[in-house]
Amino acid sequence: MKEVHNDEVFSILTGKISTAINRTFLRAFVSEGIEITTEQWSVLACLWKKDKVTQQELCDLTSKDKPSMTRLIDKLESRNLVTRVSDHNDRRTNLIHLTDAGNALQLKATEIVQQVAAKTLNHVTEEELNIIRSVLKRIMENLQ
Amino acid sequence: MKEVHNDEVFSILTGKISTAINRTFLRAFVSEGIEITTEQWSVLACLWKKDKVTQQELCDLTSKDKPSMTRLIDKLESRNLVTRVSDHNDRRTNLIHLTDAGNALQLKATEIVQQVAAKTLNHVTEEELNIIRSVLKRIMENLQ
DNA sequence: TTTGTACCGTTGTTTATGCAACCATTAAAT
DNA sequence: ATTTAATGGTTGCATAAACAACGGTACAAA
Repeated sequence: MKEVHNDEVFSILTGKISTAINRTFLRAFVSEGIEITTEQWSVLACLWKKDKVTQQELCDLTSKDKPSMTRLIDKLESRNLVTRVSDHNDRRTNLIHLTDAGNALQLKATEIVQQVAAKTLNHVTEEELNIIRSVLKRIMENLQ
Repeated sequence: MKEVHNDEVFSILTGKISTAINRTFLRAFVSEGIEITTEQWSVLACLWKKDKVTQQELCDLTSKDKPSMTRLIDKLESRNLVTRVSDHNDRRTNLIHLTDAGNALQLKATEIVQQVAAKTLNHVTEEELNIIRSVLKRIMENLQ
């Protein structure tokens, strides 16, 4: 069995890295006057790619559970960035629609994300990134 | 500027990986009858290495802020796993002491963590792990 | 000695996760 | 056709993070 040493790999387990990244993103959004959290951004990012999807689809795309999604969309709706539209074909489902305000955020938010990501990945080579992509994929499979 | 593609690397940014890992740890602890969260474990793990340290030291070790640590220690104290002992030399600080119950958890908890970590890192080579260690270190530096 | 400053820890507020339990609607089974 | 599942979404409760603001203690400078 592979032994986990108390080093940087532990930082993944303890969430040290992800909370640090999360913090950095949040501060970047705030300092640029965009009043959304990283989690809200992750939902918006899905919608910018494909609008008018069900909450369940957003759950699958973001790996969040249904209650989390309900509340995230509550917040997004209260900020007038999305609206819930009941599906006429299946009245159990809501289709989440971006509002004009929600669409308007895309350009600036994407720019900020690119900047923070670039800063975060400074001095990391494309080759290393590819290895990380591959390993993270395996990790996600291991966690199924 | 390095472009961030919407792929596995994004999963770090959105916290997808870390919440999945976190979930897995929590379930493992619960299913083994250990009633602590991953975050509480991360504090205990520090104390198992070095006992009787200040809250601030625990903050630095875990990269959590002071309010988070106050509340984590509140929980650990209410579960009788640690106690706050006021430092006689400097009455501003608490020294956090493991209780017998807190010490008793070490063996089993460590075993569970090793098991989950091994499952998580299945099919990941030692060489890849070294690259990840190195990259994560750089990422943490970039985030300072 | 008093004032200023730095440090340690706590509390309040908002946001988010996990899980269980629930309601409404649809689809399947008999 | 009625009962039984399965699915989509919501609510309740416990836990945790970020940030701001606060009180208490220590120490240095005036």
